[in-house]
Amino acid sequence: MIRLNRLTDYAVVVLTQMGRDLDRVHTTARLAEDSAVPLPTVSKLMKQLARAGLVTSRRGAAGGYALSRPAAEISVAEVITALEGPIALTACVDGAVDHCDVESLCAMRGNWNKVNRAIETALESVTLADMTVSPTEMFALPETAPTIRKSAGMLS
Amino acid sequence: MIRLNRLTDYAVVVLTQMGRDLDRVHTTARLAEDSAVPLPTVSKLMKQLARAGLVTSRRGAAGGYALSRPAAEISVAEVITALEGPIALTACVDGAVDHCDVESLCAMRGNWNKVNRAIETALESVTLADMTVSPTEMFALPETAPTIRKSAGMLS
DNA sequence: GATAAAGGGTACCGAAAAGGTCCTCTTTCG
DNA sequence: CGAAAGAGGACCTTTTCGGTACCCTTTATC
Repeated sequence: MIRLNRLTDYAVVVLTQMGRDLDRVHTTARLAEDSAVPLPTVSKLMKQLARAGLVTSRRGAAGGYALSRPAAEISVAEVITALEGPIALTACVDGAVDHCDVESLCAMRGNWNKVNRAIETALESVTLADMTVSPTEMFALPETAPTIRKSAGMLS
Repeated sequence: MIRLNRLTDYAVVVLTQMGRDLDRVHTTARLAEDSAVPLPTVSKLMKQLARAGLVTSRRGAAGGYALSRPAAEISVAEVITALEGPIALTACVDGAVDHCDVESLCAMRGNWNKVNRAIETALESVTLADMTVSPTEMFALPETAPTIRKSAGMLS
């Protein structure tokens, strides 16, 4: 299974909650309480999200966090990217620079990238605002976007 | 980042190699040599893939593995599913029945499923045959080939 | 039929990452 | 000034992943 970190899952939950009232500044304590995510973890999350620019922070007393943009303008892809780095299935292995001596392995990299892009597109099409809606009312996800047409999408 | 196991990555490489000549039976030793993946690992992989029905095994002397279907009919999604279970970003935690007491968390489950399905669709549309790159096409690839990504095993 | 080649299954280990906690410093409102 | 809140690390613990080894079963071939 393609695993999404639990932290990322939490982040989406917390951010979604923040999206309910944009104007307010939310303290980590409050967010933790509302989302049932442990406070230190929320704190850690928000720091990362702030660094990525998804939320703005206000220090000092009466400080807190707020979404930097309306929820409808923040995609799930952005959240994932902020917490886990660029969206990409691994093609080549770790730091090992020389690991690409295997031709067959590297030859496929371009194709993986196609797949990556498809997934990225799928994730970009879902915003935090979409996550707040109940499943039933949620609009039908554009099935077209993520679909890769074999002829055009892949090599041929 | 959405991480794809290195094992899954290997599997695709190995299976793709097998797809080059369908009729032949490939021994794990040979596959390991060709793909530069450690032999015991290849063995482990093939066992799982055989159980999933993606490859057929022939035991005994002169035995080995062969694709159960043409490469063009095996999707990347199937490979991933065989090795990592159903494709799904974690929404609610595994078996834990009680973890869903947080309303806001569960309300989003349906939405995550939408995302999951989109990704699944994307992966299903790519077959092993698509992953096979001929040398000429490979060189036609833009910047992708020479660039080495330091990130490990990331899926998207 | 004996032998050797090859897959089948399982158990185990080490390393790495993920999830979480804690502590201290800095900022800012009142 | 003092309290509230974020910033930034350091640290630990648990799980998972990748990899290895061992032994059993099957089956061509001689």
